[in-house]
Amino acid sequence: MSQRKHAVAETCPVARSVDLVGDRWSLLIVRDAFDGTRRFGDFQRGLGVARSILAERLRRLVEEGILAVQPASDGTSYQEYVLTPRGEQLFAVVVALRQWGEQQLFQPGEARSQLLERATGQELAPMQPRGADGQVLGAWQAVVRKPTAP
Amino acid sequence: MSQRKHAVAETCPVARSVDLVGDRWSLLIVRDAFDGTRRFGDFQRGLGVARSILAERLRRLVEEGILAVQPASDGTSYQEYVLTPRGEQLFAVVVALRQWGEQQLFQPGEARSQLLERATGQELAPMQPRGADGQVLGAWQAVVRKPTAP
DNA sequence: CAGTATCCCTCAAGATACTG
DNA sequence: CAGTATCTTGAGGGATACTG
Repeated sequence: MSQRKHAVAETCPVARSVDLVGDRWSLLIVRDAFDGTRRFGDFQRGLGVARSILAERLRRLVEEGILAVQPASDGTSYQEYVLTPRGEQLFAVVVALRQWGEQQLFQPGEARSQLLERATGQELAPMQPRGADGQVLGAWQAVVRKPTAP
Repeated sequence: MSQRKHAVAETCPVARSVDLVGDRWSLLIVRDAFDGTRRFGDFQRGLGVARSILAERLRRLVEEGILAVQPASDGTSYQEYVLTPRGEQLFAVVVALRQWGEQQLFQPGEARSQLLERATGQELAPMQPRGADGQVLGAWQAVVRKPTAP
């Protein structure tokens, strides 16, 4: 997905975005990153994606400046993947997808992942996206509103 | 994309959304639909997608309740593809992708498609999404804000 | 013009085994 | 544990010809 470019991507920002994160896994990786996931194995288990695919996706997300690599916060010599500012800006996209999925693709009583439980109507329960330092970035809210006046 | 399901899609609304519209073309078709495109040939020329692919995507988007088929508004006996309410709710997703693309993937002076010219900073110029009847749906605005208080 | 029917081909995705 | 290396598969995608 992210390799072969749309012709329209020259001028259309939506197409250009889709070229970068419009594949099966990238946005789910980003979603988990917002959720605090940082390590290879946690992404892998959380998503159920093949290791080779995950490795390639992570590499590309780093290339694109969406994730960055850090030394592990615990003692180990491994790496951690954290959102860059550019990656953090994808929060709006993830929230919009989540909101749409919640409203349109779930039955009222149907089970959904915990983080979404508090969502009600158009107003969305704030997530707690975390920055590279592990700090909560702030209580973002994504609001899509339709003003009264047409 | 839309056929093979993520395992996580059982409970994660983001994954479920990605399963439906997370392929290379669906969101671009929806984007064009917001723009007023309704006819097969116009989608085809606008996107540069293969006819067979476009036909399949349109069919699936109709199946999923994102687009609906209408008799052509001019005299002809052909069909038109218009957004359903469910499809219209995808506006937030398209806007978020557009906003991210604009801010992160374009150089300051770089050319981008006309509809986006007025976008400034976090505040986004309203698009004019049109409903099935051709009426402008209203001056939607998508705002992503970061409140002052963490 | 609006699709459908074929054919072909690439590459994303998965499984598995291997290494530091 | 955190990846890399390899192999295989199949579906997504493109081109083109055909039809009402």
